[in-house]
Amino acid sequence: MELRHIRYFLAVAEERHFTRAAQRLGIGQPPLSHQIKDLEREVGTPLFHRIPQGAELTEAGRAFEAGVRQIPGLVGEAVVAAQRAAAGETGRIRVGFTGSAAFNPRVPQAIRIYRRRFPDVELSLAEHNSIGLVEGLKNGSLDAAFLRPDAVDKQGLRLFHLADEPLIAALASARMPHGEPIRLEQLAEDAFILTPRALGPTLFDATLEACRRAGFEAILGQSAPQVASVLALVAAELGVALVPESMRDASFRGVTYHDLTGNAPKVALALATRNDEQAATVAAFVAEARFPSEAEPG
Amino acid sequence: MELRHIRYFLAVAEERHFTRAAQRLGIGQPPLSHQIKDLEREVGTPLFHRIPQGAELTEAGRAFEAGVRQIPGLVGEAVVAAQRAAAGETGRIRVGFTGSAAFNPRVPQAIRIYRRRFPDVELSLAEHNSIGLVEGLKNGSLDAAFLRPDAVDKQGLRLFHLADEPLIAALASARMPHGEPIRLEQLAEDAFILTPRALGPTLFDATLEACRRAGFEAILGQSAPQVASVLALVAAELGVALVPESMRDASFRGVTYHDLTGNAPKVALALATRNDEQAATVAAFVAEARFPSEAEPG
DNA sequence: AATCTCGATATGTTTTAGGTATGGGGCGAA
DNA sequence: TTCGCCCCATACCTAAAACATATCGAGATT
Repeated sequence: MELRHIRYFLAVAEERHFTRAAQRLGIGQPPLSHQIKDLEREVGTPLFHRIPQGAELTEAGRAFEAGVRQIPGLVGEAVVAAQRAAAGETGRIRVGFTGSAAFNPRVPQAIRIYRRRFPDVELSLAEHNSIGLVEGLKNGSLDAAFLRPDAVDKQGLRLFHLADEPLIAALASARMPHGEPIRLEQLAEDAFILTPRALGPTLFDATLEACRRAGFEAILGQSAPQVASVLALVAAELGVALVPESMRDASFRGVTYHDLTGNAPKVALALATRNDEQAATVAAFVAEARFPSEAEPG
Repeated sequence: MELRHIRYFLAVAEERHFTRAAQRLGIGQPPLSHQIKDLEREVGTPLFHRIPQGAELTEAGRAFEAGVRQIPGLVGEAVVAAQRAAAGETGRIRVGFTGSAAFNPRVPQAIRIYRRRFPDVELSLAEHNSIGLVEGLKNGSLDAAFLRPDAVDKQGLRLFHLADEPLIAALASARMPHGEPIRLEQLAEDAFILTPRALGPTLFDATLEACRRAGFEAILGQSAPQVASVLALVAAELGVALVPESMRDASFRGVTYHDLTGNAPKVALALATRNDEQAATVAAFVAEARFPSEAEPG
């Protein structure tokens, strides 16, 4: 049995007339009669009473109709669902981000607007360090990741550059007035709080390189796994830290931020995907992150 | 799109492998690839990622699968439903009966056993006079009817003879000892309670003919629309009545039944259907009424 | 580097859907 | 009652398409 038989059967059942049903189907009456007969042979029983005025359903025909009536609609819905999924309007996307990337306003904004434009896409978020993000992309547990790209393994990944952020100094509040710029050399005697290089090499390398360019070798203090804990250690006066500028929006009790004078070191913010990524959901997400749409409603 | 495309798609989706799916489907791999490609062209998007190990669903493919997975099962169920309906195991049957026929034990027994054997057939019952039953059969509002056939219009109907019942006399209790036989001539001076001939001619004609054969012309008393009301009038001592023997099982306060001596008049009990009836439910019902199955369980 | 696996492509054959012409039965009008 | 119309079934033919066989090419594995 094929969908054709079902469509033809339903047409005859509705028209109660072979000739009219054939016209509606755009075929001749003889092939329609033939197909219905094939169907009846396969089901094993007549589905129509042929009467002089046309045809009417047998009891078996009524039972069959009740069973197959919805099928053409189901097929159509399945096609539409597939097309919507292909257009990235349904499905899912798993997005990762590093602790520091989450504070750049472009990251939450991209997520917010994407969810608004594609409300039927199931979006899940996960915070990891850079190494974990790259691993997640490669093993398929993540589809896209906001990260600091400079020092990660780019093999098999596609990186979309989103922003360059100057680093700023995070000091314990007692050190100097809030907001006042600072020269990096002033921190030559301070311990630097850093995340372990194995977890997130970019900020680690950028900090040491900046100090080197300022004429001194940074003193390494405590290490902390995430940006938030770095700031906690700074607040506890265990040392100082260089953080991306966007961290300024996240005020942290006991920590003051200070621009670095001179040409401040910069770290990049990028969005990474697998370079063989094909999902339309991911493509749409990348597009939104790279080229934010005009404005958010409301 | 045809069911073939859906079946092939589901096979590949399940096997994640074109060649294995083709083997399972009993066709070659090239035509399977071709059909899947046709389907993808019609849907407008790829449904599988071709990978060196076989194939895996795209997001669109997953959405499509969710929509069509149930369809082959639905088709199978529809076929089974049609076959069951053709076998008379589902559907409906509308059975009518006259007031007097309902008291013959074969009638309720046939209905009871039929319902037990075909519990999924919707059976509706309606009591009418003979004229109403015949009209119901002819206009399609009834499928079968238990009635007294002798004097009805048999045009377009098929009658199955079930029983010949002797008539017995129904008298007011005061008249004579319960159960004692009576000669019809003893009722020559009594008024006969009858249903109007226009509603049920058989018992009417049988009664008058019996009296005529016994040598007198029956005196017509009150008329009553149904057997039960006839007995009520008898109990009220407004006259006597001849009723089918099976009425004896329905004792009625104030009425005694008496066999008629000599060769008692008889009325037939029959089951009527349209003579162009084709429904399997009706055929099964007729079979059960004509040839009762062995015994009722329990 | 060689081989193996797996899907895609090319080509021919066979099945089958659909078109055209015609037959046959039943109903209604004359 | 007969003629004519309506409707589905049958017969036959054509054209499309499903499937088989043979082969290719890409990618992975050894």
